[in-house]
Amino acid sequence: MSNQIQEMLQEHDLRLTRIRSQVLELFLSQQKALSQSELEERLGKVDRITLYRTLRTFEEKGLIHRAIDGTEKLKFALCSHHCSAEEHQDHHAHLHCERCGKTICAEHIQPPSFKTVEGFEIRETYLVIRGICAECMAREAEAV
Amino acid sequence: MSNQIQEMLQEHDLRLTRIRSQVLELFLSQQKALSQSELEERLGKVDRITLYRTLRTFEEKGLIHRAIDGTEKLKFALCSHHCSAEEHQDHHAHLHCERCGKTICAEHIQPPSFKTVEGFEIRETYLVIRGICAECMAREAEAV
DNA sequence: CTGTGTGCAAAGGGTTTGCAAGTAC
DNA sequence: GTACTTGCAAACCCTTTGCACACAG
Repeated sequence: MSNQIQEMLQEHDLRLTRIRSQVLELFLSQQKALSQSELEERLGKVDRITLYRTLRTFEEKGLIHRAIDGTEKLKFALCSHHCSAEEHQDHHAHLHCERCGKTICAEHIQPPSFKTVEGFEIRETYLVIRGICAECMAREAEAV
Repeated sequence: MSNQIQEMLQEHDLRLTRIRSQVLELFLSQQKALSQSELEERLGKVDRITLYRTLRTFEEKGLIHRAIDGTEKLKFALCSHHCSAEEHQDHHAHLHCERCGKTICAEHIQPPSFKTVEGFEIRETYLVIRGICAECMAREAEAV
């Protein structure tokens, strides 16, 4: 278990437990948004309920954020900057591949910002960019 | 039952049935995105299963589209232009109020368009604008 | 009359809650 | 030792599927 994981947990006032480090490790290695079911698959036999609670805790403490990708599945991605329990700073677009279903954060793409629209006082803006990822494009080109 | 509803159904090759006109009527009167559970509440006692199938059919035939608003709930909104079974034309932003939970279509706001990003071949772009609607703002101002 | 649509029953998932035992610090 | 975590059981949704009956055209 890496030092990085220990530090991440400490910084967010969380105890170091087996599940928590497993989950963080997976997020760090994958660099993409993961849903509950994807986590279950990849982690092997972990208690599903504990996983739900782990994800909720991580979200509350600012380690991960919800990655909206236009699918029904709720996915989470690692927070890259210094998000805290008080405020998330995940103002970036999400790229979703409609072939393989993966979702990644595009840190460098900011959603357009508005102050008011139709009487709405704007708080946040989400941008989801949907298409086909490079790997899937390559796979299809090959198949032809 | 209005003529408008009859026409809408006919145009999309759908038979006129009680549930279908009830659902359409509700969408027409509300002018906002509705989830399965909201529809159930407002329609009174309708068969839940039939409602699922009605919504799926409407989506397939191009009468309604999914309104992505960043919540876990799947919502649908009326298609305003001439969507068909072949292609949906709902390229507009969705406004979501985080107080009352309502979601409306902002037809005049287009998501930014990209061709390629990080190797992705872009197909569609979703824009969700989240904030507090005029009614909720007014209600809060009053309460103070 | 014919094919489509509806309604009920049952099954299948995913998610949450309560509580006792286990573990980090 | 104490408070936080975990793991199991059970309960609760929400959603889908199968099939017989009803109804629109």
